[in-house]
Amino acid sequence: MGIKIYNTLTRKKEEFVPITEGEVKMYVCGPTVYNFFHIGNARTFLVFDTVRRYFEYRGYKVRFIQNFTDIDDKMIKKANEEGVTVKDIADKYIKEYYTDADKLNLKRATVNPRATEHMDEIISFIKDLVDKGYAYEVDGDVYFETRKFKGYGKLSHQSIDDLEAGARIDIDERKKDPMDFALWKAQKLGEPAWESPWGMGRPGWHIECSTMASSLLGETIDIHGGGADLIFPHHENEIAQSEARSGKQFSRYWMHAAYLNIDNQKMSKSLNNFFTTREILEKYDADVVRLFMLSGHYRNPINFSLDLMEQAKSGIERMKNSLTNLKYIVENGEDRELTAEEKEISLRLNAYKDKFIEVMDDDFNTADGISVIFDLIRDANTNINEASPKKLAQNAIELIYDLLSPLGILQNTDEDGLDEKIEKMIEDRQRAREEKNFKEADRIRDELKAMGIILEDTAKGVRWKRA
RNA sequence: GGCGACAUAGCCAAGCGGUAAGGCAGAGGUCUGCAAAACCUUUACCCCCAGUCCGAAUCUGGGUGUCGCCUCCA
Repeated sequence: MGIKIYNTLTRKKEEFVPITEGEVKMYVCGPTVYNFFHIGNARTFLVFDTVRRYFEYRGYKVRFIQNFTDIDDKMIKKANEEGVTVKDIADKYIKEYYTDADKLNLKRATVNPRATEHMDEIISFIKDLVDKGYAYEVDGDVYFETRKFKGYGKLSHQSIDDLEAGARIDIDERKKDPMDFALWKAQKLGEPAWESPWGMGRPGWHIECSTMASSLLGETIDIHGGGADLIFPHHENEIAQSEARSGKQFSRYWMHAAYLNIDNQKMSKSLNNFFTTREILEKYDADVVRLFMLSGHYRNPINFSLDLMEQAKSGIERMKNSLTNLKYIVENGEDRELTAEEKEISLRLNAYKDKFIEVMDDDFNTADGISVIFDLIRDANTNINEASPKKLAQNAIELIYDLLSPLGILQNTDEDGLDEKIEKMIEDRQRAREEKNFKEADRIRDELKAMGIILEDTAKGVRWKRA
C-alpha cells in the first residue's frame, strides 16, 4: 500500500506510481507576481507544500517546481499604473512573495522559474507546434488549433462543442475556432516584447507552464497541481500544447485544490472580501493559518472567517500546551528506564504514527491526520505525568513533532530561555508561596502574565510558557 | 444550456456499506492555596422522500438548498 491520489484526469483515486522509483516530479502553478498574494492563493500553496512535505516524509525525493508568471496583461497594467517596468513589478512582488511564503513556512521550491527567463524555450516550443501543424500564425499572433488535438477537453471532461455552447468569449474572426487560444501575442504599443519568428511579441499565458515543466522535469511529469479554477482553460490547454508537441502524456496525476471562500463566496475584489496573506499573518501565526487550512480536505472548499481562525488558534494552543508540559517532564522527570507498563504506553504512542500514515496515504487526508495527532496528544497527556521517566516524555515529544512535520506545523522549535530578571521574579514568587504569602505570589504572577509569561504550578514545581 | 461539487452536533470537520473520529465552544466534575494546564462525564432522528441490501450518513432514483467551472482568476 502506498499513497493514493485523486486524479482530476480520471476522476478517481489512484495508487501513486512514480515515473522514477523513489522520486516525485511535480509542477505547481504559482502566482502572477503583480501583488501580494491573498489567502486563497495561500491555501493552494499550502496544500501543495503539504503534499510535497508528505512525499518527503514518506521517503521520496521531490523535485518541486513552482513558477512565477512575470509577464501578462495584469503585470503590464500594474506597471503602467505605477509608471515602472514590468520587470520592476515582478522583482518587487517576487521578493514580497518570499517574505510571506517564508513566514507561512512554505518550503522553498526546488526551482521557481520565471516565464521571462525561459523565453527562448517558449519560442522554440511554439515553433514545434507550428511545425507540427497544431498552431497557426495570424498577424503576428500564434494560436493553438484546439480541434487538431484529439484529447481536448479530457481534463475538464467537456467536449469542445459543449464548451463552445456555453462560451462567453469574444468572437475573434481571425481564429479558426473560438476555442483556439493564443500561444504568442503580437506586441502592442508600449508593451514589453521579445523577438520571435512571428515578429516582436510575448507568450500567451498557458505556454509558459508547459515549457518550464518539460524543460525542468521532462516531457512527462508525475504530478501537476494548481487551484481548481485552473482546470479549465489553463490546465486543459497545457495538456493540449504539451501532448501535441511530445506525443506523450504530459502529467500522470492532476491535483486541484478547492477554493477558499469568504462568507461562502469566492473572494473577489469587487465584493471587497479580499484578504492578503500578509494581513492575516499580522494577526495569526503561520501555525494557526496552517492548522485552519489543513483541518479540512484539500478537495473541499473552506470558508474563511476570523472566528474560525480563533478556533484554530485554540487548537494550536492545545498542541503547544501538551508539548510544553512534556518538555517540563523531560527536564524534571525521573531519569530511569521504562517499566513494563510504560513500555506499553510507548508502544501504543508509536502506533499513532502508523495510523497517521494510513490516513495521510489516502489522498492526503490532513483532517484525519490532525485528528490522529490530537488522539496522540490526549494519550500522552493522560498517561505521562511528573512521575514518568524523561525518556517516555521525550519519546512523545519527538513523535508529536514528527507527525506535525509534513503539515509544517510547529516546526520552528527554537525557543528563547528566560532572562535573569524573570527568573528572579519566578524565584521570588516561589518563596512567597512557600511562606503562604499568596497575595504577593499572585501579584508577581499577574505581573509576569502582563509580560507575556504564564506560570503554572505543578507537583514538581513551577512551569512557564509564553502567552 | 453543458460539466461538477457540497449538505453530518452551537461552530468547524472526518468518515463514503457494518451501526457516528477529531478540534473549538458550552455544562458538570477531579486536581489545585487560588489559577492555569490536564483528565473524566455530557451534547447528532448524518437536508427531505422513495428504493436496493441482513444492514445506508455512506449505494440508486427523485426533490430542496448552497457553491464552483464553462471569461483573467489559486
